[in-house]
Amino acid sequence: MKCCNIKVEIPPEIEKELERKGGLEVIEKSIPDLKKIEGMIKAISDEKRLKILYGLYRQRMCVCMLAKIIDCPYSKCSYHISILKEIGLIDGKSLGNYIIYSLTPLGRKILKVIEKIKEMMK
Amino acid sequence: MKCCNIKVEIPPEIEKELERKGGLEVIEKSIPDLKKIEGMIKAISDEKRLKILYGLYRQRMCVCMLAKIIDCPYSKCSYHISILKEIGLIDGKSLGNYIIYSLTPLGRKILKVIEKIKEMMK
DNA sequence: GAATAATTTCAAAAAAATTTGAAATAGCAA
DNA sequence: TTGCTATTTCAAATTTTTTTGAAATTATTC
Repeated sequence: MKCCNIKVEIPPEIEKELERKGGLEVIEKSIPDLKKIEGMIKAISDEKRLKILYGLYRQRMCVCMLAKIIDCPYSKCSYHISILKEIGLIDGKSLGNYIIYSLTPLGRKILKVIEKIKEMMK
Repeated sequence: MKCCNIKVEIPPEIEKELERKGGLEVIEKSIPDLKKIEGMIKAISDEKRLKILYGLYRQRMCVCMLAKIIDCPYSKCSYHISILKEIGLIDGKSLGNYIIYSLTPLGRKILKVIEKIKEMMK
């Protein structure tokens, strides 16, 4: 059994099921491209970034408030902000010397989904 | 402005909004514990693991089939399988020499959520 | 029980993500 | 202009995750 230049040996029971579906190749082809969604899920796969999203759900905030919420230095906070901004979950607008971050509509939708997952896991 | 032993300076406009909500501390406390969900999201934050989930949605499979689908050696495939199993998205049962993996009910639900996110991102 | 096949485990190597602190930017105010 | 504040950027250090290939495990067959 070699892999990557690939030969697949399957138990007959499964083989039958598989044939009914047109074989493994058909299944392989049915799997959509997942690169983009991988990026989104990665962006929300960090506790600090989740905290930022939850915080912004309650209140738009400047960086120093977010830094307080995730209890870390500015540069670190900024790093996490940039990831969320990049993927379109939050955006910021200048207010004098400050930059005020808010959830985007997409950010709000994603937060609902996150809540849903939380429910599922109970 | 120091951080981590923290002093927060806020624009007055935001300060007002914040006070109406009871201050930053109240918001902080409203943020739920996110460790557990972070684990779940991390588990699905990888393209190979997403492929495994999508593949198993169509057909239960042994490791060699999954290895073909994500095009990698057994040991690597096994590593990703173990992460999905650990968090309860898939499980495996022995069939002779083989181990046949399937989605759990939770796995199926999560896959629906992933599809939903995909829709959102279009 | 030896030989074989499917899968997992392990430890080391490699790659990716995060953290750090210092320096750069940009806006405001005197 | 100068100085101050909020924020970002950068490169280096650290940590976490993933990959690798070899060895161990488990079940099956002869």
